[in-house]
Amino acid sequence: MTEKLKILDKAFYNRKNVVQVARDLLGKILITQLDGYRSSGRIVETEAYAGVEDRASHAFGSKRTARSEHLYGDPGTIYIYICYGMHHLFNVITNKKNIPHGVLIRALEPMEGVEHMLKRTGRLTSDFTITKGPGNLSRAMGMTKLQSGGNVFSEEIFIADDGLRYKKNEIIVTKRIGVEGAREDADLPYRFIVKGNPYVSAKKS
DNA sequence: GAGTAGATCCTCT
DNA sequence: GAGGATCTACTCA
Repeated sequence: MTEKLKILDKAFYNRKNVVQVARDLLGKILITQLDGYRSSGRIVETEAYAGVEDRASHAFGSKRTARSEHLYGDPGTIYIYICYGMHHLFNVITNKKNIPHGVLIRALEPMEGVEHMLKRTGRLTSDFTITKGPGNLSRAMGMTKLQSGGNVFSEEIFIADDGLRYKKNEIIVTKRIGVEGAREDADLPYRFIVKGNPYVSAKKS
């Protein structure tokens, strides 16, 4: 599965429209080389977080804290934080430095290194849940907050393009998940999923 | 199958 | 001291 991989450059992330970047990330390949193992997967679900104007974002209202500091980094910066005490959520920063836009990667379709994902997650067999949901995919790829503050142009973690493009009718736009507390912004159509992909996280229980 | 609670800990108030 | 960009397992129907 190692076709011609082109690593996405800074210009890809350095765009004003974080929603557009989130959409463009669908079909790209996230590769990690951590613990000496290489794992990769195709991105099939993303969410955009539009910075200071977005109630669901940690940077809403220009809030700037030690935790959200990485949100304000250069385009391509990695922002990982722990949610509910046990889940690591993986974000890529977009737009210019000091503009806290980010894209949350919510689901991957595993490609390489599935056996290492299984080992990391303590599973015996691979199924559709191994990289479904932001908490699961971070664990499967071996990403922790140790990687937060790095960038997606490094040896350890990077995102590449193998030329695959989803057509417009293969992508579904919905509102985001798990951000009910964001009030009216919870209804924004900032979530992108690949139609019919079994690794996409479930709608809502 | 749907709904609910518990796990678990870092961060901000 | 409360709560969170979640996930899983268990209950009940």
